[in-house]
Amino acid sequence: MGRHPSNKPTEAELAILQVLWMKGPCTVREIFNTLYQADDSSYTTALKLLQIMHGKGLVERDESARAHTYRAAVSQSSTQSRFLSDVVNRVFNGSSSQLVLQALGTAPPTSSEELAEIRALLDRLESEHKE
Amino acid sequence: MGRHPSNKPTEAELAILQVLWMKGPCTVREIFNTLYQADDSSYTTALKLLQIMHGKGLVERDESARAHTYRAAVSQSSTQSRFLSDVVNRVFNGSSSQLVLQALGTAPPTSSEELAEIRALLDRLESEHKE
DNA sequence: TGACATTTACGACAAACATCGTACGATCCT
DNA sequence: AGGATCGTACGATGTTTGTCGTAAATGTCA
Repeated sequence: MGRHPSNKPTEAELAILQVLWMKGPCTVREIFNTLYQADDSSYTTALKLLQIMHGKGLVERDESARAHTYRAAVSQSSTQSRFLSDVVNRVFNGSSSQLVLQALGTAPPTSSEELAEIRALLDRLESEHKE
Repeated sequence: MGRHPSNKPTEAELAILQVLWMKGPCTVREIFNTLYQADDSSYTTALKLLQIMHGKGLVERDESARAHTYRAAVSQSSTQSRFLSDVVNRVFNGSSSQLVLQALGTAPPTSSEELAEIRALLDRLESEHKE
């Protein structure tokens, strides 16, 4: 492929990170059971992915037990920020407000609690904006 | 690579679509001048990309002149929706409000006009929500 | 007309990704 | 103890992606 010296998690790596963020440290077997079993994918696929992610520094592992335990080495929120700014820059011409409008318009309507939370943040932004 | 029968534009394809959306129909030369010249990439790289995109149905072309003219065959907003729902599902666990909060929180603060626009949409959503 | 430039078409290629098979060591049962 | 099971390590493979070189067709201009 072309030049891409970015350590942004790939599709499959992101799915694994999601599991690690949700369940905490996991063994390869747990990841396999959660993500790959239903897909008829092989155990070694999950293992290889984890090993590659370890090489990239996306996960850390505890080798004290026979079955190594992996945990996320990058935070969920920082990864979210990364993907978000990527999509803002590449798809929305850098306009985050355009992204927000589109998200609110076409995505499943949010609950009233979530709407309130968004509104609260909006209030805070606007008051700060008034210098 | 794995199973991915999706016609979602790739990185390079998206950059080309951005140019076509902004400038309207373009020849390969114009795309090359806009995107690839500064990168020291070759003219045939741009050409090949456009040809592949044509094969995928991402662009259409007018072959009446010697220098073919390409135009986007997919709309900007539908592509934005697509990328947006992808990132919501894969990175934000399907929660679009979480994405909105993160976008408003960490992305460059928006102008007051944009804030007002978001607030207006929020008002509309909330009134609809009150059944 | 003939040299030169521009454009298309297409094959080749390296890197990244996801997948798998196989080898081999450690652990567990009976 | 010895076979079955579970784990890691690692090379091989097919696909996608972006890149380029070269050949052939078409246009321009002295």
